Amino acid sequence: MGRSPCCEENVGVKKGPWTPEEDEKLIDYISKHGHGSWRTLPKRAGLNRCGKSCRLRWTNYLTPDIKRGKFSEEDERIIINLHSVLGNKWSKIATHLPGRTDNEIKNYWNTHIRKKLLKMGIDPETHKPRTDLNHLMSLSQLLGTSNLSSAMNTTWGNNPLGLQPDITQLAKIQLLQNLLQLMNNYSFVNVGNNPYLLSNPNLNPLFLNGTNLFQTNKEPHVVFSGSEEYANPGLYSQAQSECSQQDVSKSWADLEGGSIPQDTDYNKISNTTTSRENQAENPLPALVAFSTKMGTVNQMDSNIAQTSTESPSNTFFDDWEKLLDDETSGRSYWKEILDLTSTSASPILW
DNA sequence: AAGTCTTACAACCGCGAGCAT
DNA sequence: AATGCTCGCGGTTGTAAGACT
Repeated sequence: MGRSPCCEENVGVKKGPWTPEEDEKLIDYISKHGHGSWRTLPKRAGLNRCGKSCRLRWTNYLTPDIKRGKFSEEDERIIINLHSVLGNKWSKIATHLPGRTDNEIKNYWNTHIRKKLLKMGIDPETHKPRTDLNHLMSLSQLLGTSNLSSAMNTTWGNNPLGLQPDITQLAKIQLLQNLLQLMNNYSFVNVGNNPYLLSNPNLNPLFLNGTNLFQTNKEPHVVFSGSEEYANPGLYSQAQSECSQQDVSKSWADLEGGSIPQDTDYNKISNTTTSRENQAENPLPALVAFSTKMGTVNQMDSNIAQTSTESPSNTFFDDWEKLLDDETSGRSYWKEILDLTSTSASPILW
């Protein structure tokens, strides 16, 4: 086992960008003889490169049927769909996009889609609403600003910020959704240490209107408006079957109707490593790393949950208090948000 | 025009699976 | 079963090109 000595042997081999001459040599050789053993190919083809570099250059750039150029919206949708099911299995995703390489898809994800999702308030890792406090605070500020604006200008047409009513409503719903997600995730980690959160209605907006929304057992997830997101059964089931582990089917089953068992041993969860692995072992909704002023923490980290006496949790509650100060200062949009969600279902969220 | 920052993407690195011996 | 090797994968880095100041 262990690492291949391939490149270590070849001290002095060229690295970095390929020249057109090198490309030509490689194409010429492979078209005549096939690649055979990549390890020995450079010597046979007269290239001062390691076999690995040749393979990469061929598969990612020189293969004849490779499709270059911009990804279409359809491509993008497929990638997002498959990523939600397969995670960072770029090579698996690439098999559904003929002519596209795993490397290209990976790059496209990291440079375009990831940012797009983040802008939309969606965690690109979990495909669920973001729960980081910065995002919540910015939504909160947006709402605060819009409320202030509407107080100053009774008609939206005069709104100096150009905020439209539907955008504001959307932001409200998203804020609520993010909070639900945050509370859902946070509760089983820290509530034990912070009974204050759940017992204090002022700090727990989910108790507003006498309704404990925390009892919801339906994990919020995102459905992209106007797309077949999560709604392409053929593609989904195919991708799902490709995903070797039990994680996806389990987490999907949980998403689609699972409830939170009362006797879950959360200590077990802290031994897992990634959010997707967590999903596999954990019947709870997917876990999202979120950032606080103290930095990014993993919500599943029981060390934080059980040993941390100040910091992430304190900061968290500080932020919460700040966020909820608006309630006491007369800007009661929590109630508005809840009223809104009880009277209308958003076509975009849930 | 020059310097700095950001973005996009090609290429590299290291790990692990799988196969052969 | 143990070992060595090849290949493929996913994460990361380097750098050219474009945008911005």
